[in-house]
Amino acid sequence: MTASIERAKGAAPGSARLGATRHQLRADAQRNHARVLEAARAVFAEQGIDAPMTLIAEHAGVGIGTVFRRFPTKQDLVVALVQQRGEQLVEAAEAALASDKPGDAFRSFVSLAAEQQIRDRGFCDSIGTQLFAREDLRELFDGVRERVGRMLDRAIEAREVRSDIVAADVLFVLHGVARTGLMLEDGAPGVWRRYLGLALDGLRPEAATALPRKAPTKRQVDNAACGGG
Amino acid sequence: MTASIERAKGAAPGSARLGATRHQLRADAQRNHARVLEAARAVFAEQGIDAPMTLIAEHAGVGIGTVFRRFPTKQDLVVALVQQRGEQLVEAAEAALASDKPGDAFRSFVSLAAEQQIRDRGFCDSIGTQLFAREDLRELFDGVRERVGRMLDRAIEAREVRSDIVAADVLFVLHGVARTGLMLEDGAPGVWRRYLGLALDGLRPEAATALPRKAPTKRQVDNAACGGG
DNA sequence: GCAGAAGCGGAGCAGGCACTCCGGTTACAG
DNA sequence: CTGTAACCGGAGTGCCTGCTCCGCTTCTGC
Repeated sequence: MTASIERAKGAAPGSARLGATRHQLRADAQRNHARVLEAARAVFAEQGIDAPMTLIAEHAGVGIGTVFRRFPTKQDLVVALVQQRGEQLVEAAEAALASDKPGDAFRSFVSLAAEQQIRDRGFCDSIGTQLFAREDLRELFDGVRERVGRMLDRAIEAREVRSDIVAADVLFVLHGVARTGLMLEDGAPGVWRRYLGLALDGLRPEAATALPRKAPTKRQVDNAACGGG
Repeated sequence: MTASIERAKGAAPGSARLGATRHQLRADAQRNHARVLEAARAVFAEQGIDAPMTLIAEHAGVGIGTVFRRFPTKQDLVVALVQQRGEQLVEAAEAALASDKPGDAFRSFVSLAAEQQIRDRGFCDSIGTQLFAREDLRELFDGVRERVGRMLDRAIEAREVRSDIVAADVLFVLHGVARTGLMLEDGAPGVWRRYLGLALDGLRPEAATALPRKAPTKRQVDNAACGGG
């Protein structure tokens, strides 16, 4: 269940090597690790998270055994990919926070985040799986949310965004847009931008109407992202 | 593949039946048909469309063989359920069209439609499957869309809704809200209303911003609902 | 009450999946 | 070059699906 991705090769077999330091992967193993990641990225992005592992092995030009040696579980592989995406998000958020036009920065961050999910079906699928239960990912997710929160504060202060929403709201709305966008993407590429536009207009202060419910608490959000279903 | 769901209740039981028409189901078969539908409704609503057929049989108190005799395919069973939901939608739309407050009527219709998906996970799952490729469902879907279109026209004329959206937009936004809402529903029941509120505010004229893309064409919508993925 | 048709149930089938296991191969230290 | 630990590949396993098949049971018209 909680298999660690990295090869925790334990105490060195015959030699007097220190048990503490894990030694480096062999060259071919390193190559394969990279190949698998790359292939998984491509396959999951196009086919979604339900793509079979054999397909990834095939795409990477290695045997399935090799895939599972590098990533003991399908989930481990997915987590590795989601982690990359998360880091990209943090980076983008950081850039948005550096801008001096809070409204525009906010909107283009959101747009970028949506596009990320549109272009990577697997990433979109991953959200809402019990995936974020894992400590490592939860931490990353919190980082994103915290930055979005700051981004939001600035945009609200600039009267570019309604004042009754929180960071989690943005992420949820985002995911909703991506989900619907993906339904249409094959037949009408780019229409997701239309729905993102509608969603963003809903976040503007001009049309703001009292929301019927309070924002979900952090625990509720975590439980959701982590999925109980 | 194209099995008819309804139990062609034909001529009166005891009477002289024509050889051509298929006669009525036996009493126990009718009972089981109803039981299966009921069970499927309940199971799919709670667990989503991926719930195994055996579970439905169990829940209905019949063998799997019986389930598959009534509904030769899992998809047939799902279609039967979706059809019911569609008819409910048409009904609700009709009621909304009869109201003399176009804005309120529109919003409460949308709210009802969202709730329908929230309360029936299976129905929500069904949308975006290639399900709507089937003629029978497509027709029903068109009926819903046409009514939503009229509803929309009235609301737009009353300046309660922005003028640059079409019926399909509403349905897509709706589904997006439902999808996100379902993620949270277990941990924070009812929060979907918050996101529906945000979405509805995005449809108001006050904050309307030029949308970056044209609305999807009918063909594109059908292809989407019908699913290419 | 009595055929016999209609219906029932659930063992079994086929297929797809994540994951394992082990004989053979390869990289690399000495 | 050589020994060996690390690594590779892919046939195989176990599990879970949707769906079928057929001997048995139940309803129903006469």
